[in-house]
Amino acid sequence: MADQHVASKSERTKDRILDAAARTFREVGYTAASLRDIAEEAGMQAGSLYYHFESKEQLAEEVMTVGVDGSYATILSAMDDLSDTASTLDKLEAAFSAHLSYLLDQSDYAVAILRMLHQTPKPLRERILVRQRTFGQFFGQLLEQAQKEEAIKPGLDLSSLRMLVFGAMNWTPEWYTTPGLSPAELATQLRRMIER
Amino acid sequence: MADQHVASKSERTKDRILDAAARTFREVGYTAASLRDIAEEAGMQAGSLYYHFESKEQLAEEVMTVGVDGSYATILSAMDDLSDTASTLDKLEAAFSAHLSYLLDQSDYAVAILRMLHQTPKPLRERILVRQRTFGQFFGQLLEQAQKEEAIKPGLDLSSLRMLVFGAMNWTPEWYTTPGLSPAELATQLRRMIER
DNA sequence: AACAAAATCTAACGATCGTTAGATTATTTG
DNA sequence: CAAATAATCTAACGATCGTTAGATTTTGTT
Repeated sequence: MADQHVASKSERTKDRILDAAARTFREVGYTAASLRDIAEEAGMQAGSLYYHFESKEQLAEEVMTVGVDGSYATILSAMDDLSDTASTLDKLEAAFSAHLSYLLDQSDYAVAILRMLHQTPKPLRERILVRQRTFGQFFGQLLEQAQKEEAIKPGLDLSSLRMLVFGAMNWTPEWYTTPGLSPAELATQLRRMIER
Repeated sequence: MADQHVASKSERTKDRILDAAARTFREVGYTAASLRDIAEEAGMQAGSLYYHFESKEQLAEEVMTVGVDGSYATILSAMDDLSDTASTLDKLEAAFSAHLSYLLDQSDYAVAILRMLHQTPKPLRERILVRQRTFGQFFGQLLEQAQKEEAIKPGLDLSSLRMLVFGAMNWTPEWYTTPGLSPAELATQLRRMIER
C-alpha cells in the first residue's frame, strides 16, 4: 500500500512528550521545570526523554517553535475564513480573536512561551524572537492599512499601538477565567478600543 | 541628641541586598536566581545573606512587597500632584503615566514581580496578589467613574477593559527601549484608546 | 586598649538537577 | 520463531542549589 504518512509510534510518543513539556513549562517556567517532572507527565523515566530529544534546551525550543508557528497558522487560517467583503478592521478583529482563542482555549504551547522566554539561554531566545517577528509584522501591516483607511482613532502611534495591543492580549492568560467574556468578545473589546 | 532615624548600617546593607535581589530576580526570575548570584551582586557571600533574611522565599517576598507598595504609592502621589480641575480621564492618564514610569524608568522591583510571580510558592504568590488587589481596585474605580461621566468609549466592558489596560502596561517592559515614546507619551496613547 | 556585639566568611550538608552509559524490555522484520 | 532494531529503564556522575553551624573579622562601647 501507499506509504501514507501515519504518525509512527515514535512520533506519537514525541508528541506526547511535547504536550507534557508544554503543560509543565507553562505552569512553572523553564528553569523550575525538571525533566523528571516532564517525564512523569509523559509516563516515562527522565533518561528516556533523551531518546527523543538531545537536551532540555532542545525540548524547550521545539515547544516554543510549535507555539509560535501554531499562533501564526491560526491567524492565517482565520483570515481565510473571512468573507471577501471584510474590512481591515474586521480582519484585525478576526486576528485578535484567533490569537486570543489560541492563547486561552487551545494551546499550552503559546502560553508556555510567555512564561519561559526570559529564562531560556540567549541564543535560543533570539531564535524564537526572530520567529515571532513575522507574526508581529503581520499585525503591523494590518494596523498600517487600517490607519491609511482612517479606520482607527487619529493620533495613535502605530508601533506603540501594536505593542500595547500585543501586551493586552498576551497578558490575558494571567487573569482570564470562565465565566467571563469569551476570546471572541475580548477581541471585539480590543477592536472598539482602536477603531475611530 | 534626639534619636533621629538615620538608616543604620544593617538597614543600608539590607537595602543593598534587596536592590541586588530585585535586579537579579528581574533578569532571570525566581528559580534561576541563585543566592550566590544575589550575594555577589551585593558584594558578599551567600551565607551572609541569612544574617538579614530567613530564606530565599522571604527575600523574594520583601522584593515583591516593595514593588507592589512602591507602584501604589507612586500612583497616589501622582494623584496629589494633579490640579483640582483635573477630569477623571486626566486622573486616569496620570495614573497610567505614573505606573508606566515606575515600571520603565524607576524600579527593578515592580518588573521583578512580573517575572517572578509564577515561580514562587503558592502561599507567597497569594499574599502578593492580595496586595495587588487594592491597586487594581483603584484603577477600577477610576474607570467606573469615567464611564458614568460618559468620558470613555461606549460599549466597553469595564472589568475586561481594566485587565486589558493592565496587560498593555505590564507588557511594556518586554519591548520598551529608548529611543521611542516616553512613559508619559505611552500613557497618552492609552488614554486615547479608551476615551470617547 | 579591652571587651561585647554585630556582621561576614568558610566549609560543608543533603537534595535535586541535567545528562550519560549500559542493561533491559518491547516491537518489528525476515 | 529468531534475529534485529527500537524504545525504555536503571543507576550513577558531577554540578549546583538552599541552608546551616561555627570560626573569623569588623564595628561600637566603655
